[in-house]
Amino acid sequence: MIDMQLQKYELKNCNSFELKDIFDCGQCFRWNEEEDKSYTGVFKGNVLNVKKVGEDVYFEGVCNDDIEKICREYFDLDTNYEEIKSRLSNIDEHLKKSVEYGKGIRILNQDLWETIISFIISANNNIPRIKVIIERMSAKYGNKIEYNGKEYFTFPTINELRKASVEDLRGFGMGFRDKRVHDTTEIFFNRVMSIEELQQEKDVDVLREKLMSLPGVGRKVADCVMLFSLKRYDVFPVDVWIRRVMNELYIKEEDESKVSKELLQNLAREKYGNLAGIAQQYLFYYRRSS
DNA sequence: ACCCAGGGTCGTC
DNA sequence: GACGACCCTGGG
Repeated sequence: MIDMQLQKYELKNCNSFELKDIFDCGQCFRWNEEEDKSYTGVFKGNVLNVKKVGEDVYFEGVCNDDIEKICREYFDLDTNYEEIKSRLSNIDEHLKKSVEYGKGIRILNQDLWETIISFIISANNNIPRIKVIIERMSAKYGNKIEYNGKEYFTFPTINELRKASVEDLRGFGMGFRDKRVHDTTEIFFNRVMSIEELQQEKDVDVLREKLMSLPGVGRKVADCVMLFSLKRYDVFPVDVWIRRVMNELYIKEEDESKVSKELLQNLAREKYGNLAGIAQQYLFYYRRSS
């Protein structure tokens, strides 16, 4: 059992790090803004508050490991976003504008299991509702952590979520996604597939295929999982917003629904190369916010 | 009151 | 490959 203790860590003169951009760009569902404009979230069994003052970032939280180590990994602090942004900005004016708008975005390194389940829930759903469902699920099946006089709940592990019946899941407001979440959980519980084997798989196509064999995981969810929890910055998840913005910027088809996913993926690979996933995030955030 | 959309996926034709 | 259904909730 690991000691849970309050820890602090600060980062001076941090560039490419804006709380709003990171937490509201659509990659995560469990971070909420506080009255003082800081954000508090739960991830990988930790509760963390992040505050930015000037160019300095202050982390404080109840952590199950060294807070600096946790933050370096989760916030992708060893990746040079200044360089990524400059490479993307040079591609064209559209990307330049998107990068300027979302200049503080970082792709979080999220928990693989949590990301799989969260994005199964995201299918044909909206973000506020996705967040509510995940909170209810965590409150019922996760572990309680107290921080700053409030109660927080970790995202349920495979073994914890396994206790939920399809009806229990439906009760959280999941709708038709209940069976998908339940059946995917069973697959991991019975070790038909394992988190470790997914983490170790190097071939992006094999990995995608494995993910897509899970109930509720199609191409888009698989790509989000790879981008948001496996550092596959080269994959390009195509959703309604990306289809919309790509069509507006490059294709200009009258009926955007007629633009095929394949065309968009090829276009993204040509234009953005191995940074397509990060480009997707800037474009998504820019288009959805304006 | 009714219709439509929301970070899609699945079964069917 | 295209097409419609799908839980549910909020907004027009």
